[in-house]
Amino acid sequence: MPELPDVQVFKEYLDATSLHRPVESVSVQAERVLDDVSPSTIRRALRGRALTASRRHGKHLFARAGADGRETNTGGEADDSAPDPDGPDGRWLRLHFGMTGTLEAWEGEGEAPDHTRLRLDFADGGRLAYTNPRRFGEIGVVDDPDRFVEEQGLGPDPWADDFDLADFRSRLQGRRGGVKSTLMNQRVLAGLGNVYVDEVLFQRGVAPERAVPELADDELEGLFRTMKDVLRGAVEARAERERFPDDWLTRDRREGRSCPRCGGAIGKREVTGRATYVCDGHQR
DNA sequence: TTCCATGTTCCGCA
DNA sequence: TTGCGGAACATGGA
Repeated sequence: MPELPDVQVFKEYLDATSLHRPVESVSVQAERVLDDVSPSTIRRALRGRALTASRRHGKHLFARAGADGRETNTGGEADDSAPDPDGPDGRWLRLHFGMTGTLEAWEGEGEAPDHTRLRLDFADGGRLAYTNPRRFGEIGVVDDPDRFVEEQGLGPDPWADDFDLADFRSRLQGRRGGVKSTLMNQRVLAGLGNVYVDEVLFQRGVAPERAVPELADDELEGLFRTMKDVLRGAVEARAERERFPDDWLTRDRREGRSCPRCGGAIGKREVTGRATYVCDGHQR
């Protein structure tokens, strides 16, 4: 379920398992799952280097292929050094997880998981696999994540500490569409997907079809606060639904279930082409 | 067997 | 330019 919280968890997982370990070999078992780069470009960018830092923007995860294993991971959005693909900083591996992508690390001789599309074997015996059964994801290589974000026209990442209410308001300013489809639009905000946008609207009591221009100021502020809370709570729960609080929609996202907030019935309907779970008892 | 799914993109039409 | 419906992509699970 790779939306912003899931990818943030992948980032933390990559940081914990795979940084600063020299890459000995790279195997790419995918055509469709690649961006516009060849497997040899990916191998060349990674082999003989180490993943030295990671970043995330929206649903995209970037891992820098640095010259050695001792560079400090900068974490958030702060890394802005000039890109030099052949220099010590190297290029960045870019992973998009589509609907079913994930990361899996292991040690030693074990077999790679099913549907592995990219596998890194570290010189010290560590392994990292990017898996994706449905091949909707992308594996790419970029020189500069900031430039990639700009070229893709991605909106700001709402997880960032400096993404505030004023930013949220200005991103929604002038939007005429429904609130659900707008919040899911990666050019408006980068990171919310179908599951978490439903969660935010559910918790805040806002119906998904509501048009953005008719939302009152206090409703926008409420959505902003709830969005921040949902993202934080989901990451704290490692994006595992069964660890979510009992009164979250996503804990048991199922039609006909009784609403944990108001006792109404959870309904399911299509909103701008996406399956949408909603409680009409308290979402207005 | 049929339907559905967490994502993105492209086309056609307002 | 924006927004929406629909289709397409690929594959496993219910």
